[in-house]
Amino acid sequence: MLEKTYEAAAVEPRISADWDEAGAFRAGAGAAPGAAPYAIVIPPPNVTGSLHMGHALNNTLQDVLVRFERMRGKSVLWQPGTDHAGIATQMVVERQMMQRQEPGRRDIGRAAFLEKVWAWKAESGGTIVNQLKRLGASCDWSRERFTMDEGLSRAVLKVFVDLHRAGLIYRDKRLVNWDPHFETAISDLEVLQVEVKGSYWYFKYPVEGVPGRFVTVATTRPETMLGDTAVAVHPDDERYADLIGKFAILPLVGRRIPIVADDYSDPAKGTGAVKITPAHDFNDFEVGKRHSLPMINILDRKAQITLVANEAFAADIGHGAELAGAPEAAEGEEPIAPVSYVLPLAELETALDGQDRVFARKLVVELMQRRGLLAKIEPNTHAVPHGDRSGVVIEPFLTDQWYVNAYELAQPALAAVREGRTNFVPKNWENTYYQWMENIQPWCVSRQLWWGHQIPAWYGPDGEVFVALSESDALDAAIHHYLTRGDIDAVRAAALRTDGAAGFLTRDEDVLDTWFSSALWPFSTLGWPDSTAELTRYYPTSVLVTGFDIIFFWVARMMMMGLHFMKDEAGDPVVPFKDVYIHALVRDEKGQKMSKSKGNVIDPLELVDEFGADALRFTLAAMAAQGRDIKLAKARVAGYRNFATKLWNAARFAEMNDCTLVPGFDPTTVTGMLNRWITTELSRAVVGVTQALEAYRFDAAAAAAYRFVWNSFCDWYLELAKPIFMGDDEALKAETRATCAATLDGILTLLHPFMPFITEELWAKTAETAGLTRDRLLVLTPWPSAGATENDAAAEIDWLVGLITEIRSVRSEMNVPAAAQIPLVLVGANAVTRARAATHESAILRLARLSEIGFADAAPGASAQIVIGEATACLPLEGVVDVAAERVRLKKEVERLIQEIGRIDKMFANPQFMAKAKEEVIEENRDKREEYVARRAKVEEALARLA
RNA sequence: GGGCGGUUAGCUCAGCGGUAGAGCGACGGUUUUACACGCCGUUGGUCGGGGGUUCGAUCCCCUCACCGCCCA
Repeated sequence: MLEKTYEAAAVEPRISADWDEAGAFRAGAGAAPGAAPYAIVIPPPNVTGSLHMGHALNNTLQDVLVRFERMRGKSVLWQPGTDHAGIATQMVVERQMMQRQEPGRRDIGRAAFLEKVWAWKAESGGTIVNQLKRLGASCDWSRERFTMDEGLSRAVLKVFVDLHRAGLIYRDKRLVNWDPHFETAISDLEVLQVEVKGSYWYFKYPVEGVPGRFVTVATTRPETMLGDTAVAVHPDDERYADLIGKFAILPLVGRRIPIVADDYSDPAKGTGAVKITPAHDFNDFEVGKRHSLPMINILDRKAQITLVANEAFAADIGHGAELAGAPEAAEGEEPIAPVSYVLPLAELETALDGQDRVFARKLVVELMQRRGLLAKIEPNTHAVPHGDRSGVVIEPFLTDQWYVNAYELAQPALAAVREGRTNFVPKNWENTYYQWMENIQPWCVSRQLWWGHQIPAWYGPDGEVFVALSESDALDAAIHHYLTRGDIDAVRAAALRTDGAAGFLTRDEDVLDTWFSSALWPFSTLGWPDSTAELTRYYPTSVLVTGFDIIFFWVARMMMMGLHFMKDEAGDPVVPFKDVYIHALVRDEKGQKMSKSKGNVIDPLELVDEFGADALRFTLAAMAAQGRDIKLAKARVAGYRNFATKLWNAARFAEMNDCTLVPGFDPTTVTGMLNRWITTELSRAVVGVTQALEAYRFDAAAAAAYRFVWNSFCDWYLELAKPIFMGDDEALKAETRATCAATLDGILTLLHPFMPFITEELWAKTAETAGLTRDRLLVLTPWPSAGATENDAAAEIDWLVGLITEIRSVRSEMNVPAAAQIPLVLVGANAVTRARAATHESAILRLARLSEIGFADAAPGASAQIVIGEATACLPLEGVVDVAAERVRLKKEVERLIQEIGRIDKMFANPQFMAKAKEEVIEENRDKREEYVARRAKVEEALARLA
């Protein structure tokens, strides 16, 4: 006997263990030999992460697909794993070391630190994986991968070396986004633009050789003026036309900087003249390149001003020492003595060297102000780049880094989507993909971190770089290089071969961007660069399921790498996935993005604890409509928990009525109307759910299943079956029991992808009560196929449902007490109706709370009357029914019918409609009109009887 | 500034050429062979505004307004 209520918390771990024991999630589990493959690689969560709502949604959808396809007999692989999250992990471990008051990373050195990271990973790195298991994610956990695994690291090495050899990876000195907190380069995608209230400072720069003439520039970053190497004005800007080609003297510093004409300067912004700091601004960098300006870096790795021993800074300064100025004195005050515009280098160094950006800004403004060179300050709100991990202001910073030629790799990736080899669902995300891919920038892949894949590049004594799979390969290459050039002789070469590279070659300290290894995920996890059976079977994968914010991070990069490295027999590039399903963002119920700082985060595991994993999963699937974010309210989860309970209770009811499974039972052979009807409805539900899932319409699939289970099976089938169970038609009873059990079985399979736990539990329990053993777990049971649909059964049950509903409605409107049993008289019933009424008599009596059903040619007086088909159902309510109220009710209905008929008549009267409308639409309306007219006549008759 | 999306019942959302549906809520009723996390019934909408295409527009096009996101 099933317990009174379903206890998710008790059942879920047990079911998980059953799946695990059966190896149900193993690649290809349950599939016939030669079955079509279906593969999904999990978007690897960050190893430091813990499950948030986005993960819950993402993985629920993947699991729904994977379980669905597994039941459909495909050879399924859902490849799980995590990525090593360079910055985040290093941060976590360093914080832990600090809390334990251990020596810092730099104190213990790289090797010892990495040991600590691995120790941390062993201890805490499995958190999110365990949380995914609680959700019911049916990944092949035996194949779990980590981007720092030996195998995946080999893939990374090979990709780096190959791309370098192909000229697609190179070293370059460019501006990068520099995170001064972590002291590393980061990608533009890891930079968040934050609106900040700041100011525009207007600085006057004296023009060389034109006494009293200034060019005024506006800046949001005064401290960077120390690195200015030009002033740019628009070539068409007449205000400055005479200055082009002249020089300005950079105040404080005394550098001669050219005034150049460049389109970048916007005449409408600020003063129309803009200071150019090529080493500290991306736009200025471009301007600098166009005009061959020097690039003067005035910041160090921590974004502190660095002037001491800064050769670039100190070159060619000290001009304009004769210039001086002071702010205008206020009315009636002593004039202020002029101060020289230019400070001696030593003074500048003392004041600014080693200072942080905030201090330097204040001081520079003050120094300018003191010289009368601060024209004005204007409040200004502008976007300031922040590191998404560190939260600090990012500096454009001039460094040597490794770059991937993303432009080159993007071309096949663009073509693959344009040609439909990879499809985005919903399609409009392709625009986002195109836009980014078409404007793609070189991808900076080096990071100044320790945790990650160390770049396989070694430098010779003269800085020559050797990229190779191993140190010994690099050494071979180096020896060859230096021998050929004559830098070393054969003796030295031989010595190097014996002694090794140490002391001769130095390995690049940097590691690769985490996303570099994630980009290889769809094939590295399958065993590449080895050619494995998995790679052959499961690449290309079927679909990538992810959020739109990840299109750039992975989708794009996986496409680039997949197409470059994976080729078919003909040597043509193969996409990493055929479909990319982009799902929504989960927000709170007010539509706010969930964030820790807002405190509106809903922990999915708390919801699992409270309502069960099935309820959460069903909620997320049901709300996953394409093209709209999910506003998650707890009440919604509670609602679907109720649905799980409903299912449980339906199963209990079935059990109480001995609806046990009959081996070999064929639902297509049933003869009872009710049984034929539910069989048909189940078939329709199967088609609905299947088609919806095939189209990634998770919401529609969930709705179709929900509607069938609750509104067809529970509300009507079980209710209508009650009188059969209580009756004495033993044959019908037996058939109904078998059908009920079979339908419930169908429901369990249909719901399994959404609610795996409760369905698996009921799958076991229903067999147990039947004294049967299932030959497999539900998770590996074939997906139901659609059977026949029987329209006559549908017509009969629809009639029955209509009759009962109408009677209930009238009773309620007429205020008939719920407990009162009243008689029903069918007037003008034809043979079909009489037969139906006879067949379902006990059901009608029961569900409409009637005492008896009679037939008559004329309606009894003072009855409420319901037109149903050709007949009129009368409820004689002498003394109970309010005749006036009943008349009003009927009149209302007549009016409604007249309106409907009128609407159709208007359409028919329109020759244009008759000429142009589709034939089936005309036919449809003709039928409708006929129905309305007949019904109107009946209702009017009923009305007449009350007169 | 460029792009994408949204605006439908009190709330959350479906529908997307033949004048509207669900869940939740509200209201009223209800211990009937499962289920009060239930059952029965009721209420509730000029489908953001304007214009156009069409025999016909919530649905297609244009435009305006407001909201949200991405990119610069």
